[in-house]
Amino acid sequence: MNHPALGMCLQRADLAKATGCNLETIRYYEKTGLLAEPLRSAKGYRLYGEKDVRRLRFIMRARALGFTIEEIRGLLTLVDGGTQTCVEVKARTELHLADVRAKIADLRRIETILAKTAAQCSGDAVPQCAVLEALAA
Amino acid sequence: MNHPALGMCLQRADLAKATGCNLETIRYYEKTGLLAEPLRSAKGYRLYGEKDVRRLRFIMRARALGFTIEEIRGLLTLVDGGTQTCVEVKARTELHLADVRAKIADLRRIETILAKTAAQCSGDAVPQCAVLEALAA
DNA sequence: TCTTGAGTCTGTATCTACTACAGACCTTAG
DNA sequence: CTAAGGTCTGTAGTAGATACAGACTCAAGA
Repeated sequence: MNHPALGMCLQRADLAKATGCNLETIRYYEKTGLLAEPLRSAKGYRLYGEKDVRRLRFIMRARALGFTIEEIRGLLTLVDGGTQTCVEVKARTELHLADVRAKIADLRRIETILAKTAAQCSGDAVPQCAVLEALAA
Repeated sequence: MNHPALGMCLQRADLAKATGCNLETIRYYEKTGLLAEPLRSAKGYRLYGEKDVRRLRFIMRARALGFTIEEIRGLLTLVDGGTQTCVEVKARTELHLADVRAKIADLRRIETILAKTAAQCSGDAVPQCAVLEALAA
């Protein structure tokens, strides 16, 4: 049975499969307000349509790019409000970009240290270990 | 008052200050078993010494390098056991290094996408936005 | 028609790594 | 002696999910 407002009718598991999202995560996004309360069948089953698939994909993609739930909420209200001034979105993206770059820089430092200490480690069954000494220092 | 087994006597706040660790985090590390139960004063106050400072520094340094609590527990049992075969430690470090490198690669991809989409964004007060479109796609 | 297995519902617990707070005690300076 | 601050304990909260229990529903096969 298809619902007039939905075009197609997906249950929760169908939406999960269509997007690759975890089943329970859908309910979680609903609880936190990223996804609106969906239509329900007579017996209370959640019913989703095309729009929900697109919205959930948007959320998942943004999460994969490291946006937090709150940042995504912000982006979505811009979308929902229709007042996509682009200026705002661009500003937020660039803020987030700076964040990502800082994280990369951090990890690079870590990588260098780990690689260096691991290289100094003989790998023999010796009571001294360069890694442990580096951590203790 | 100094305790014979300690050399010097630090209370919790002193240990926090000496290491830069958050006050409550010390208790957390104790609860999770990374730090042993410390000596206590007559009235039940925790008393720490040089060894505790060193151990906590080790933990903090490892955390800063992205080791999880469980990984650190593993490193510490190697240390505590005295059976620092080095082989083991080296293997764990290299495993962790691979992990860090994977994270860097992920973030690099994210960086590229964010930078590209932000650049495509006009920044004008226009209803279309390259970032939002990229996320929706 | 009955049954059985799978899907769905809700609420709640779990996870990591902390951080924060309440309320009771203790210590120390003025 | 009092007041401010430190310490103690247990517990709750954070992000971002994930998992599970127990009740309900649905569809297919015997």
